[in-house]
Amino acid sequence: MTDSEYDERRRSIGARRNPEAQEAILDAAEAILIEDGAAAFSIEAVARRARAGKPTIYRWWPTRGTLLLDIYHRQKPAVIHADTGSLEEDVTLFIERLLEYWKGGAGQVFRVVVAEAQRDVACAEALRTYAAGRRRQTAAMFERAIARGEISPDTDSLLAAEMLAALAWHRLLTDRLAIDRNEAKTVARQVVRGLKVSD
Amino acid sequence: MTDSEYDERRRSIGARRNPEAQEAILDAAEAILIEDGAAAFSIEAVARRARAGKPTIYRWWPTRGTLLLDIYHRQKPAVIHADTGSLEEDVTLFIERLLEYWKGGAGQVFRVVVAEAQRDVACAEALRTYAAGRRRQTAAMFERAIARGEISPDTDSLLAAEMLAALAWHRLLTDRLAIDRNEAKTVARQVVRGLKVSD
DNA sequence: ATATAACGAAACGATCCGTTTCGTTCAAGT
DNA sequence: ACTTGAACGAAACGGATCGTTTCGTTATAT
Repeated sequence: MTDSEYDERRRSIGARRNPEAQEAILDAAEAILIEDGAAAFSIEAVARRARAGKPTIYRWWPTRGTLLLDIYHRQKPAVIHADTGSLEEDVTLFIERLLEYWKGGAGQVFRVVVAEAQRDVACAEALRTYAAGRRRQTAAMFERAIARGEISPDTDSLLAAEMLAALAWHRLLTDRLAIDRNEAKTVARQVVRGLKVSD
Repeated sequence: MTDSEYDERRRSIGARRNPEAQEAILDAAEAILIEDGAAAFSIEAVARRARAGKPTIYRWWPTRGTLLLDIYHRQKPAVIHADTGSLEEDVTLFIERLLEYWKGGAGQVFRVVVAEAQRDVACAEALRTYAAGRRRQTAAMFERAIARGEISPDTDSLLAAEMLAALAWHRLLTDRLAIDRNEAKTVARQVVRGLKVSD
């Protein structure tokens, strides 16, 4: 839930009091996911840990998916995208930083979001929208390289960005987040060389 | 469950009668997944539809994950890997065929397997092993291209194979299996060009 | 001070979990 | 052909979670 959505919902319900209950719930939900794992995540467990009532949770998050997405959004996003002037270096850093970021709690949360999206269409739609936004950010990396004349101007930057993200998802979902700099460099070299102006 | 594992389990239990009950359960489970979706998939629902007792199901599949993997394994695997003599064409066909294959039931099942693997470590391990095997098959495509001198001999063929599979997973998990030949070709061109011998 | 509405707590019927019990039904061994 | 044994279907078990409803309580806005 974004800030504006939050305010809008708060207004529409006419919530007068909502001080830190919201945050306590998110704190509890996040802690359960990270400490006890996805299998232990239930609305009842969250309510117990947050000392909140279930109706309060359901008032603000109608489905599991919305709560999970809120937890993920609340994670402090790491600085993922670099702008070093070299696409190959940018891509290397992107892969390294994303996997590193996912090692710390956020990955655990995101895994569950992806899993939930496979059985909740609303969650799937929200995830698709979120992923598309991130893809545009990553694509900007390639756009800059095009502007620099580093790669071919007819590059499908969104597709290139998706291939990077897809690799990261695949590592996350198969629990293989560890990556050394050499492997990240290999990925970057291979992807970037495929886009170079060929003449 | 593989055939040998099946026989082994059958022997170890001393099953005398087990004719088509097994298949009826798998049929029912598959039908529920495909017709009613992942949210409707429960052992009770499978037992009801198969007119089987829950203990029978639990006897053969101790966890949801093992049952789900059996269902996926039972799907007739499409002919995915081609050997046209051109790596770019092989890769194009691989992407096209895999996404096409996943459109028909198998994808729905595989999505649930991946989701289940996020909360069941045994299922995760089985999926990792299965995926690694498929990856080796796909890597053979690149090995052939190396043998033909089509791409650089120091190519990391397993990594290249994983990037293709990762893209397919990403499409599957975000419910975007539709792909036209042009897009598949773009993927193939980009990947293959990145591996070409550079001189 | 009073009205208002979110809140926590508890209980609801429902579903599913994984297991246990029990009578039945086949297929093997004698 | 008869007996034995084991898998089977059906039913019920206690437990957990679902999403909802009810009911005092509590804090805030007027």
